[in-house]
Amino acid sequence: MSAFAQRLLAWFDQHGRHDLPWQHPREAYRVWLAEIMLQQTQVATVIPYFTRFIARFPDIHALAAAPLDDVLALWSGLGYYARARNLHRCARQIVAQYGGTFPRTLEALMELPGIGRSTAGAILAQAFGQRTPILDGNVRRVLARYGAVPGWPGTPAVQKRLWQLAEALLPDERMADYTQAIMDLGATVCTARKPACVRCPVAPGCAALAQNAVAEYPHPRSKKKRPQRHARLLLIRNPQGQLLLERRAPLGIWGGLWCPPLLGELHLASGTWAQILLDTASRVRQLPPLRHAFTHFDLELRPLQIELDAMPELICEPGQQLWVSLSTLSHLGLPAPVRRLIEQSFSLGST
DNA sequence: AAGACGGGGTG
DNA sequence: CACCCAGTCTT
Repeated sequence: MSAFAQRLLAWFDQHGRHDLPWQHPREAYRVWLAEIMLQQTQVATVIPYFTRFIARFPDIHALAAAPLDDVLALWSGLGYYARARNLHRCARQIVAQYGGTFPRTLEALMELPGIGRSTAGAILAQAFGQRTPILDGNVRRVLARYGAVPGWPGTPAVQKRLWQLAEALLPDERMADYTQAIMDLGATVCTARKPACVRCPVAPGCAALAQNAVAEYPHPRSKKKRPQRHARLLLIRNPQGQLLLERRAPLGIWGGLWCPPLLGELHLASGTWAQILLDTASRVRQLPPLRHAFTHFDLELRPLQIELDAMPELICEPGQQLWVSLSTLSHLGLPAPVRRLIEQSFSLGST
């Protein structure tokens, strides 16, 4: 067994995290759900979502039987909604194809929607104790430093080196603990900024530390500036004070979520109809704009509040548009910034 | 090989 | 504000 793995396991027993909700019990369904939630999302954010999910969907059969809308509603606020759609598809596929039991090979797991190599490795190691590496953001950073691996980890060549290193350092036993340990090390000691090398159990073998160049690894991605985009957000209310929502297309930004009609960028199918409605409306009020940052562009939402004197005819297919009272908003899957803007706009009796 | 895909945390 | 985070999928 590598000295790296030995030192890491000994450190984990003393300083690792042993109380995360998905560790008790450490079974495939819970490990899988946690791994999907933890993609690009931090532990502290995930925990309350994980707890709510398990309470609502205690096993994979419950999840597979649920409507996608219920899953999206519980996911609202976590972002990357393709994860929730894949999660739901994956649950149904595991039930249909494997009778609700997770497959135990890397190849079979990676066939499933939303499960890539790292998530498949995490499930095999944590739930089944198999000797399979993972490579998430924390592990990438730990290994890039430990092996002084040059280059930006986003490139295939660097990825390949890191996977090889991850494989080479695996222990002969205790795979579940080891997998948790290397993530804990990245999260609490080998952090992105101000790493605590004095507390690091594997400092004796760390190549970057030996070069006194820990901060040089991993090499950051080349930076590029984000384009600015903007859109009208139409907060349309009928005479009963209900708000009009429309289901967004399944793919793309906020895919499958409910959202008031948008004009301009990110527009919905009803764009033309909404434009006409806007042109003929009499009571229109501008609300303060909201800025929202995505990974790849900045979005400014410019809300208009529109109070209708009569019910208009809706133009979309049934089930794609919805009048909702403000009090039932919380049960629907809306983008978090949009939800906040609506609550803010209507909270102080500003009708 | 590069881009799409959210939202929250941190210094 | 800039950067980071328990990645995967598509083109």
